[in-house]
Amino acid sequence: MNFAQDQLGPLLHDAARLVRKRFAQRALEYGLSSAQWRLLAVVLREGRASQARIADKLEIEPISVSRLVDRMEQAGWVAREPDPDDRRVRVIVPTASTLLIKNDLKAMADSVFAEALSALAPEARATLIAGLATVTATLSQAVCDAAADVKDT
Amino acid sequence: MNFAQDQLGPLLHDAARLVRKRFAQRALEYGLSSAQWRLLAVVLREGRASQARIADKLEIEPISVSRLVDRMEQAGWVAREPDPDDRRVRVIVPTASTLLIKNDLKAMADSVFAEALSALAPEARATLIAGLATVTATLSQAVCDAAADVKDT
DNA sequence: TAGATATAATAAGCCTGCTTATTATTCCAA
DNA sequence: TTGGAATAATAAGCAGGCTTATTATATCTA
Repeated sequence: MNFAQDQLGPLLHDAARLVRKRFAQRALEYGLSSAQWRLLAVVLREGRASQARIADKLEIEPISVSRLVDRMEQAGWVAREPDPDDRRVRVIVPTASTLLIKNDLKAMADSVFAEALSALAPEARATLIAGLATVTATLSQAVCDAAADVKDT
Repeated sequence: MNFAQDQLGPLLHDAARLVRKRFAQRALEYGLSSAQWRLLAVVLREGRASQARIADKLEIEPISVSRLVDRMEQAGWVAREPDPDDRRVRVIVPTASTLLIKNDLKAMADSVFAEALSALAPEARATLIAGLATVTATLSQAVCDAAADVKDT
C-alpha cells in the first residue's frame, strides 16, 4: 500500500479546489466565494471581530484578511468600524443585508458540504474529518517547528 | 454529529494549504513548489507530454499549465520542444539536470506526504485517502452536471 | 516618563488557480 | 478540396494565498 501516500498531495489539492468551485456554483446568486464565506462565518459567530482576530481564527496572514475584507466591503457583505478602545484596530461587522440572509447562507454552505460527503457512509465521514484534522495538526506543527529552526540559525 | 460537515470546507482548505507550505519548506534547496512537482511528476512519468495532455492529467486549465511551464522553463526544470507531427503542439520534456535529481525529488516528495500521514494508523490512512477520492469524484460530477445544466439553458 | 518593543493594518509584488478571448493549426464534411 | 468546426497554446486580468516592509498606535521597562 505504499502507493497510497503518493496521492495525498494531488487528492487534497483537487478536493480543496473542487469544493471552492462547487461552492461558487451554488453561491452564484449571492456572488459569495468560499473564502469569503469562511471569513463571514467567523464574523457572524463572533458578532464583530478585529482583522487580527479573524486572521488568527482562519489561520491566514493578516494581509490576506485585509485584502479579502477590501472585496467584501466593496460587495456590501461587511463594514470596517473604528475601535473606540484602540485606534490601530478596525473592527469588521456584518452589514444589515448580510444579517438578513444569514440563515440562507448557512443552509446553502451546509448543503454544499453535505453533498460533498453524500457518497460516504457515516463512519467513513467521521474518519475522513478526523483524519483531515490530524493531518492538519501534524503539518501545522511541522511547518511551525521548521520555521523556528530557521530562526534559531 | 451534525457539526462535522461544517468543518469539511475549512479542513480541506487548511490541509491543502499546509501541504503546499510544508512542501515548499522541504524543497527549499531545490526551489520547487508543490504545483511544479505535480507537473514534473506527470512529465517524468510520461517522458514527454503536450501541455494539453498535462492539463488533462492534472485536471487544471491549459492556461494554468502554460504559465506554470513559463516559470519552470525559466528555472530550468523543463523545456518546450516543437512536435514534428503537429505544429500547434509544444511538447514538454524534463531537462538533463532534472533527470539527474529525479530520484532525490521523488524521495523528498514521498517523505513530505509520509510525514503528513505519520500520526495516522494505517487503516485510518487508507480510509482518509479513499474518502478524499470519493469526495473528489462526487464533487467533480456535481460541478460537471451543474455546468451542463447551465449550458442547456 | 521617555524610549524601545510589540502589535494592527496595509502596500508592493509573487504564485497558482480561474474566466474569457485570440491566434495558429488541424481535421472533417460537403 | 475547401471552408467551417475543433484543438493547442497563450494573453489579459481577477481571486486568494504568500513574503517582506512600512506606518501608526499601544505597551512596557529602565
